[in-house]
This record gives sequence, C-alpha cells and structure tokens, in this order.
Amino acid sequence: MTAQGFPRSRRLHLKNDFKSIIQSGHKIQGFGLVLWWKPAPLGQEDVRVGLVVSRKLGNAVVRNRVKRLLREAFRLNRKRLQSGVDYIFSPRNSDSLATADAAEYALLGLCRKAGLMPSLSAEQGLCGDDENNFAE
RNA sequence: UUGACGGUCCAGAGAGCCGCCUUUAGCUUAACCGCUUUAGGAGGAACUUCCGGACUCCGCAGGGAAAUGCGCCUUGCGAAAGCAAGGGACACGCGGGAUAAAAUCCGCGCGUACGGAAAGUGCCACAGAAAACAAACCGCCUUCGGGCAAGGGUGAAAAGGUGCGGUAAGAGCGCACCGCGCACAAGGUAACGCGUGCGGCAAGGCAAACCCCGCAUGGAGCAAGGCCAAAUAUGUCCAUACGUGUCCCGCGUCAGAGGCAGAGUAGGCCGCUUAGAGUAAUGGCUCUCCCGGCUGUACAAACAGCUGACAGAAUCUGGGGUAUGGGCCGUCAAACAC
RNA sequence: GGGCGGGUGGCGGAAUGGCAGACGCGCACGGCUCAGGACCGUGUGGACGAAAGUCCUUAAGGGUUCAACUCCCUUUCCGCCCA
Repeated sequence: MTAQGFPRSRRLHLKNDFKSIIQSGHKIQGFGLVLWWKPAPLGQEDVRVGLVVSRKLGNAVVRNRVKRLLREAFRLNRKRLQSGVDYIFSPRNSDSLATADAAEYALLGLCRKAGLMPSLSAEQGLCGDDENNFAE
C-alpha cells in the first residue's frame, strides 16, 4: 500500500477497544489535546487511531472539521510514529486546532512529549531514514 | 443611493497532487485482506422535533364513555397536516366629514388560537358600602314610618350614555338621539346582514379556568421490527471407561472429548435507499479566475494584502418554525440630483 | 436517530393566576467569649440615589388576562431514557 493511505483497518471503531485503551492505557495532555495510547494486541504491526470529540467543542460542523484536520495530520505523519500502538486523541478546545498546520503541530508536539516518535533521533542524527523505523 | 416588505434564483468555477466512503469489472486468496479499474458521494435549511403520512410491532366483536387536539365563511391545492385567494366580524392606527368636544358615520392601513358566557360550575386579589343575589358607607329627601340611587370616592371592571322634562328627593319614571337585546327580514352559496318593528334595559369579564356544542383521533416507534448466532448454563442422545459378569447383550455409575434441542447474551445480517451507517465517508494542500466585504497606496480608475454566511445526511417523505451570504424583479418610504 | 423532563438570590430549593424570592446553607454586621468555634439577633437580587424612594428582575422573545414564575406559542441552554 502507499505510504500515506489511511484505510479502515487503521482506525479504531469498536467500543471495547476505546474502553480498554482509555481505562488501562497511558495518558498525556498538552497542545489542546489529550492522548491515550497502549501497545496493540499481538500480531499487529500497524498503528491504529481513534478520535473522541466532545459536544462541548462546538456544533457538528466544528466537531467534524477538528476530526478531519486531526485525521489528516495523523495520515501524513503516520510512518513517523511508534508502530504497534493504538492511539486515541481527544481535542479539548477548537481554537488551537483551527488550521491544518496547527493540528499537525499539536499532534506531533504531543507525541514527541510522550516519547512515541522513534524517528526523532534519526532526524536529529545523520539523515532521517524513515524506513528503518518503519521496519521495526 | 439607502432602508423596509413581498416574490424568485444561487449556495463560487476550473485544474494538479495526496487521501476517504459506497460501488462495477478483473487479478490474487481457503477466506478476509491487497492491487488495478468503473460509476456515484450533503442542504435550503440536512438544523429544530412543532404537526402530518408511509412503514413496523402491539392492541382491537359492536356500541358508549374517558382523554387529547382543532374551531368565522366560501373557494382552490393536498392522502393528511397545512398553505393560498377572496369575503365577514372585531380590535388598533391614520385621514376625512360632523360636533363645543367626543361617540356614531365614511375611506385606507395593519392585526386576530375569531364556535358558545340567557346549559351548568368556578374565579375576579388589594382597594371599595357593594364585584353580580344586588346592596346602601358618605350622601339626597322626609309627614321620622320611611323613600332614593343623582353626586362622592375605590377599582381593570360599579348593572346603559348625553340632553330635556319630571319629582319631596330621585329614578328609563317619560321623551329625543346614540348604544343594547329580541323578532321579522331586502340581499348574500355562506359567515354576515341593509332595513323594519318591538322591548325601557334584562344579559360585567375570564373558556390559552373546568366545561358545553361540532369535528377528528387506538398505542408506540427503524434504538420500530425480523433473521442468524459464539461462550456459559440447562435438557437430551451416543460412544468410551468403570462396576455387575467367563464373554456379549442388558442394567447401574463417574467424567464430559462429541452430537442434538429450544431459549438467547456477545457479535453479525436484513430493515437501508442510483450518498448511505461502521467511532459515523463527502477532506487537506497548491495555482488561476469570478463575486462580495475590509484595509492600504490613491480624486478616481487601477493595484496589493487580508477575508468568505448559516450550517453536515443516519428509514423515507409532506409542511410549520428558526439561523444565514448574495443576485434579480416588484411595491412603499426617505435623502440627493435634474 | 427517537422519546421525555427542567431553567427562580452566591448555592440548594418553595411559591391556588393576585405584595416574587418561603425555608435551609452561605455571606456581612452586632451580641456572647480572654480569643476562636458553636449559639443568639439583624440584614442580604441588580441599577440610580446622601436618603426617602424610583426603575428593572423567575433562561430569552411574544401572546391570553385587569393581573403571568404559573396558561399558550416560538427560540435557547441543561439533563434523563430507549440497542
């Protein structure tokens, strides 16, 4: 598959998955976001992502736009994140996620803070060889 | 030109790259997955859930009652809800005429959830003598037995109004005009009602209080409802093992590796859609053009920069209500110019 | 998606259509005490005002009524239920 695709199998969609990740996973906040993450069950190499958007964030148009921007930011940077992990993002306010650039900045910033970006060391090193990290 | 109102239309366009959902065909696979490919992919309000209808399940012999909703008339559209046009009545405003001043009258505009208050019940706080049975605080008159309801004040509302006569004082007690009621009734499909006669005046308001009259309505909702169906528990069948026995059949017991059953949880499918249900797709970036707005350089033209209304389908569908950017047409008003 | 319920001082919560804010908590002041708590008493929606007082106020807007927190309609916010 292409490097930037984002099919259904990369998304969390079962209620039990959400419940287990939020209850027993790790949690970190920052950049107007909350992130829960948890190592995936056995045999899964890919990353999976879920989004939780509260009604307090705004009406349906605002909520849908925030989800699309976060999903796009995740899609473009998926191969830079730690694989074999399930992620759940939940935005806390829509102002800090108003544009695609802001959403990407917030998502990457929070993942770096959580230590879920193994490619960071490679980027800071000689050359950013993403394929190495992806193969792990 | 601006504003208000009414009507009507649109909801930026075209490319490129990366993606998403459904789908056609092919390759691959045990199957899923995956790859290539075909076609399609938000709205006028998708919002609200205020009324309808389809559809599904439940209930139901028939009749009545209850409960709920609606309520001027005619016509048209519609399955219904509802919408439109015209008319009537009432309320308010403006203008005209009349007048000492009003009301009544005429015209125009605007609005109305607009059947019934002489079927019954209830309520009308405070104030006030009295709030619907009429009564009498101050008062007026008096032959001191009583008579009166004009004046006072209260109140949202005080049991017709104004004037003249009348009287002890008064009073529709009498008269004129107005108002009110009843009957008849030109006219009108009807709501209504020109008008005529009668009645001295009874019958205050509230039905978005109970209610009466007329009309309509069974209840719940796609999370409706239907189908398949792990695990576990239950029931049952059968083989094996053990006991009885020399052995087999048979009988009994333990344990469930297995089969079946009905119910049914997790889960899945249908319902479901030429957009379609699953953490729920319809997106991100770049360029060009168009439209509107703001800012700057500017008299203007032109150029540059910034910005893009309300809002996201969830079974389908008809209305009502609300939010909101712009184009065009019409009517009215104001200002400016001629 | 569908079906319901509610919104009243700083907070919890009352209020037949008739003086809005009962009652409790909190807060302020005073009393009691050496002091604090507890207890007792008074006050306590907002604006203007020296005060007297005037005006506004039951989520918002409109309607019915002499009179609306209450009845009716529209909008908005909050909450609950249905697999």
